[in-house]
Amino acid sequence: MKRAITRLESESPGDAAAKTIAEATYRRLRDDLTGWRYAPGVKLPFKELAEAYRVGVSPLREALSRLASERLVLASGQRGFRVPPVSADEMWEIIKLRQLLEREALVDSIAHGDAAWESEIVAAFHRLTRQPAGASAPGDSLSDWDRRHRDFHGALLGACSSQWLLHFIGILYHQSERYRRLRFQRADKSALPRDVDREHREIMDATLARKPRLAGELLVRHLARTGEAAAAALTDPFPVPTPAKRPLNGSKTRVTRAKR
Amino acid sequence: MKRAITRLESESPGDAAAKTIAEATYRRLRDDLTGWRYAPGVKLPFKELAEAYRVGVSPLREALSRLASERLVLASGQRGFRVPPVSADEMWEIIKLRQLLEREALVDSIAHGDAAWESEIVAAFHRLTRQPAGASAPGDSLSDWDRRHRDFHGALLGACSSQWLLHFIGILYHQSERYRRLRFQRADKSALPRDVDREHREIMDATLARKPRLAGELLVRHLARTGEAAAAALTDPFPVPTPAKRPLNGSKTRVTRAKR
DNA sequence: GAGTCCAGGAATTTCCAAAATCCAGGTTTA
DNA sequence: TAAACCTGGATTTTGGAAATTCCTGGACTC
Repeated sequence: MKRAITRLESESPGDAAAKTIAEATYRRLRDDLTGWRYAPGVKLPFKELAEAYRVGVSPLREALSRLASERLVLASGQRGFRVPPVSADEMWEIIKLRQLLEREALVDSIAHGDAAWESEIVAAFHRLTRQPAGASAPGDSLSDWDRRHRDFHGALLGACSSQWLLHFIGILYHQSERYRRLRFQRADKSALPRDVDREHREIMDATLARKPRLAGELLVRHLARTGEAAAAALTDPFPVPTPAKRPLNGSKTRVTRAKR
Repeated sequence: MKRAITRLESESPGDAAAKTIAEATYRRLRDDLTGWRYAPGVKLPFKELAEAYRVGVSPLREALSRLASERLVLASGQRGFRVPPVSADEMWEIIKLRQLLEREALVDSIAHGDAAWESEIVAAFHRLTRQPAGASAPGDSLSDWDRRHRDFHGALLGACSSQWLLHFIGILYHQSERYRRLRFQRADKSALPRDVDREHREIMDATLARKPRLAGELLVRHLARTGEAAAAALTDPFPVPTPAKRPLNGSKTRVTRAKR
């Protein structure tokens, strides 16, 4: 009998159990948005998206509407949907909120976690570190490492008793992913001198040792480093095509390319 | 030049600037949901809602979808939408999160607030206390006092610099309202011995005195009392028709009643 | 008698075309 | 010249009907 706990993402495998077209389109769009298939500021016209994803306007509209409620797209009046711009200020807003919420959730998770929760963390860490941090596969905008990374952070908080806390953390996680993956838009993938595996291991160790203070502090630092890395990518002029009046510069034609 | 700050609710008057039918339907449904026009657990069939609100299924579906993303309705697969059940556990989840987030936002608001922010708080408090806490008007499910109350709490946090924080607080506020207004479903409106105006005044005074610690603590206590009042209403058996297999007991027919 | 399977009916989801709205460009006017 | 005003085309939004899915009740089998 499993615990009635929602993970960061309910679907465990690739795209299991998308009961409805709107749901499937929502997930595809979400992954493509966080994976920078569309540049910030560009318009997302119904016609092009509908034929790109091979769906009608109704499920597409529902998908966009849901994404707007999570601020992964911007909905303006009767003027359609746009990709939100990026800004360092907003990025730090998101990081600071994640620090506040995820620390709280981790402390709660440590207080409530049982043996099954512990082994889930260990398993997720194992899967994460045994896999190279390869770039995204060309067909899929969400790489295996991204998935494992998400699952590891989800496992840490898996025993948190507050569904609402996890709900908000999930939304912020996707936002954060969007900024984190800005780096991979760059040609050179020179990482900051950072040992992510080690950071994850330290968080895991403190969590399993049931030291909420320490674990929370390590998690907060981990998130801060993530923010710094994203901030570095933000200062680079290349990947941020600050939307001029008409942002249809090359990247818009990519919208029309059918996803096969 | 006004500050670029989103209030708890962007629309200031009754229902100003609902650019689209979907938007207007979303707001009407939201107010009716928090105002207990529909009992917890009942199904919300498209056909009845469509003719009750005099809209087509497309905007209705979008409205319900948005409400589902804020958990004011529950969407299940291809089985339509339901009114979420109530539980004391979830209510305390919401209260505890509000305490965490609103304290943070109030501290930030105090740090950033200017003179215009101060006078907005004073004005909102004045409007709130000069009006009797009358019950909802029969035609409208959101009373004047509710609106003023919402505006006062929004004014307190009006100078908070984090849009995301305010966004989540807004969602939780509607959830909280749903539980708070459970009391008014009861026949007797015997209030707990509680001086709400005084609580509000103390919070305001500490805020304007720029005492973030004290103001935050008072706000946390205020929210705790709100939770206790709702918990009292939850224990009463009457207003919580625990949904049997088919919850079409009288309250369902009220769904069909056109809102005029 | 209990469980499984199958149809009919009801509800939701989706498609598609019509209506409403917005935007760009050109024309007129002060 | 610049601002305001139309007008045509493109885009979004909406209404309603088709398609798909789900639920209920009854018959059939073990």
